[in-house]
Amino acid sequence: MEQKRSDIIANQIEELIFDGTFGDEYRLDEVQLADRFAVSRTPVREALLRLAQSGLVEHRPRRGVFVKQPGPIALMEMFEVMAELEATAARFAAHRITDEAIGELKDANQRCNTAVEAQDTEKYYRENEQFHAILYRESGNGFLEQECLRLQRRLQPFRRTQLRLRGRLKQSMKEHEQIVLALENGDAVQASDAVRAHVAVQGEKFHHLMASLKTAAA
Amino acid sequence: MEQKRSDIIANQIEELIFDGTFGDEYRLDEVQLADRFAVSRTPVREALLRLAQSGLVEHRPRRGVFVKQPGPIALMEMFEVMAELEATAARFAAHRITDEAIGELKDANQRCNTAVEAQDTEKYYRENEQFHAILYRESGNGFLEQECLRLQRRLQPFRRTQLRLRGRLKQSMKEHEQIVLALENGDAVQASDAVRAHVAVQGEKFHHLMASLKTAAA
DNA sequence: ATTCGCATTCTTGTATACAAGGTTGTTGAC
DNA sequence: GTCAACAACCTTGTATACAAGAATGCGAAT
Repeated sequence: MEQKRSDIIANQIEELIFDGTFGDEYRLDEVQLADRFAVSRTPVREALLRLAQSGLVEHRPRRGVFVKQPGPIALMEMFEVMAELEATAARFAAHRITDEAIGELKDANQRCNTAVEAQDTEKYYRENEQFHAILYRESGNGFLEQECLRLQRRLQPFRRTQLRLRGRLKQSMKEHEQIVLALENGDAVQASDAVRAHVAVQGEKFHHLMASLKTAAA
Repeated sequence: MEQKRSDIIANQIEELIFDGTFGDEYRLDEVQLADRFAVSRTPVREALLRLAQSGLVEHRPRRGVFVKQPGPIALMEMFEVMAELEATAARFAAHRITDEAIGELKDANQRCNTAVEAQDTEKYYRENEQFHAILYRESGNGFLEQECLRLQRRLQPFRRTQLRLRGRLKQSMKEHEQIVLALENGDAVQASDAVRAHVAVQGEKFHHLMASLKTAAA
């Protein structure tokens, strides 16, 4: 067995929360989930514990665990922190990055570009993630890298939504190129600022998107 | 019951790891721990899962869980990230902080001072933590606050060691005052820089301490 | 004597049984 | 008709039983 069943289950439940099958405040019933995944309550409980730790669900003692979708404020806060973490990674990377890694970034960017032209948002999304992952790695700080990846994963579904906005992809590509340029020049301040803006704008776009949905619904 | 037994056990095990009872690479036997805490394996397993999530122990499938003390490099990396997170909190706080909170910081500082003069390192330690906690809160970003508290908690035992260095306490106090001053002036850059330096120096001091211990042992 | 193979044993991972607290619905009194 | 108290049920939390993989030790063969 490559991994425990509870890990697999945790990922599956995560997916179900992300895609909206389990909405906000939905109570995750242990026996129901155990039934769904054809296992006993034990691995389900372990999975739920993991999700509670990562903040995706809330654990109310003797009551159960409930889906805790972040509200617009929490989301903005998370994007704000993400922007700062990535900006830090970029600042560190500006001093430490190798020519080879610059090449990797350019390659990833290239793949992003082809995805944009093929209108393959799914592919763009993956390659975009890859681009950022390289940046984290090149910060030269393994702990920072892990923290960035963790938060990236957490924000994944919301970033996804936001990318569908018209014209955002092309703009995003330009920003990537600016980031690479700053890194190439070893300009820590510019790299940092470019990355911060690039990430922060996603939070803002998301916010606008939410607001427009809200007014449309009202 | 105010909290689950697994939570209590997790904290106890954490404590035992922090105070060195369980050294690096020590295997945490489930039945042994269950015996020690007079419970069944179930809550112990849940506690170990939590510790694995927080990175304090490593979980090797079908092998067991092992204490994973961070090495000097990992520790430096963590302090580096902590410095950046706190610097960010300070930058945000410089714009958002209230007069009342400034007063709270000054009070906390005052209590630190009395602790220093009473040579009560334990008290100094607690009050120092409080000072930083106020800073996190005043960032106005709840998510950032939580992340800071999490990392603060993780680095707690190492910070503690470092504070014992001669003259560090007085120096640390001066830095606190500079931080408050910068915040009072609403100077985001200076507040941010002061906090970054204040935290980063802890990592460096710790590094020196480790190095001296190493050469002494050799 | 050393090493390979097999079997025993020990530990983790999962399922089930039991305990304890929480929820809900019904019944009776006002 | 409404509200409160009680009881039955349901869910979580914990303990124990069972299954399966990994470590270990013994023995045989080279």
